[in-house]
Amino acid sequence: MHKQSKKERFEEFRKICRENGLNVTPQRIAVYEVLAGAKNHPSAEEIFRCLVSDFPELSIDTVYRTLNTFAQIGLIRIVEGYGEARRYDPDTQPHHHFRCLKCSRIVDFENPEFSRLKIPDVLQRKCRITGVKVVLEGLCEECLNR
Amino acid sequence: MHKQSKKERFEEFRKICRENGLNVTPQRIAVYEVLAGAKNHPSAEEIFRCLVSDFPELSIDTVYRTLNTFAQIGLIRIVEGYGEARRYDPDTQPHHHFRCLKCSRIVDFENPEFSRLKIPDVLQRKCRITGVKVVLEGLCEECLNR
DNA sequence: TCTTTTTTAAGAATAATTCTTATACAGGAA
DNA sequence: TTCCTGTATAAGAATTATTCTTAAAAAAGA
Repeated sequence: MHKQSKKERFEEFRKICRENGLNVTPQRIAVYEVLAGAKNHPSAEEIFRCLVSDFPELSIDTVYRTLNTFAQIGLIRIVEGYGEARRYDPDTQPHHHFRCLKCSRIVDFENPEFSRLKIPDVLQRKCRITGVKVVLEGLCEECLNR
Repeated sequence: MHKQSKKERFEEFRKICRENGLNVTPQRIAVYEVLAGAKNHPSAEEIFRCLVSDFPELSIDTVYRTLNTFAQIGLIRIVEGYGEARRYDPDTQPHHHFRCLKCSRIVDFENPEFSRLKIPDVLQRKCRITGVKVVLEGLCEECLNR
């Protein structure tokens, strides 16, 4: 993400809300500011906890609703966890996933190029990497034909 | 995953359980068989529903427990959803994620090679791909030093 | 200002997952 | 086989994450 001042970010935020027909409310500003300033991909609960002292009457539902709205207009993204029910894969060999954002279907695929990726040195040195996969997101064939 | 007969798969399963000090119970066999035969990365609930008619006294907790155990010994994998609370990312630019399997920390990183990946034609033709990311899994620096 | 539409808070409702506890079963030893 | 010990299970309560319902509040438009 490229550096912006707080003010620039706010103007950008305001503009995107307007373009999408969303009112610019104090709650929306606050939620966005916390997320934009966070370093750790917070959950709705964590964002809520950051805000509740300044905003005692804020409800957790508003945080969820706001974040869902932001994700729908592309202002933020949901991390690849998606918060849905956990799902399992019997295939422990290296392979890759396409995930439909609408119906949540996951399609496995193999791809030699993807399986040859070299892990960046910085990470290699600091962490123990046990898995590498490419995750594609989008709309699947079925959801497109509707 | 390479093709195996049901019998071979069962022997392999038995062997892996033994090596990990796990009893081979009818419930474990059944859960593994359903997952291994499934095409769609099912949730615990879906696996449970497949089994409940043959196994009326099976409890959903057993399915969860069994799958968690299998994932811990590396017999199966959890799809990149992980089933934890949903988390959000203010960075909408293409970038990649390292995820710690122990503490769930996510570290963003950029990498020109990863950002240049070419989407396979088959998928490109059938689906609308809106995002591409590389997801690394493993143990982070902090969790390693413990 | 008045009206209409959007947004919110509150708390109930639902869904996903784990915990507690008493019982049942698997595997090894006799 | 039978018995013993530790492991695994069912049942249901408990917890956590998320969404829904509804009435009130705030914003935008006239």
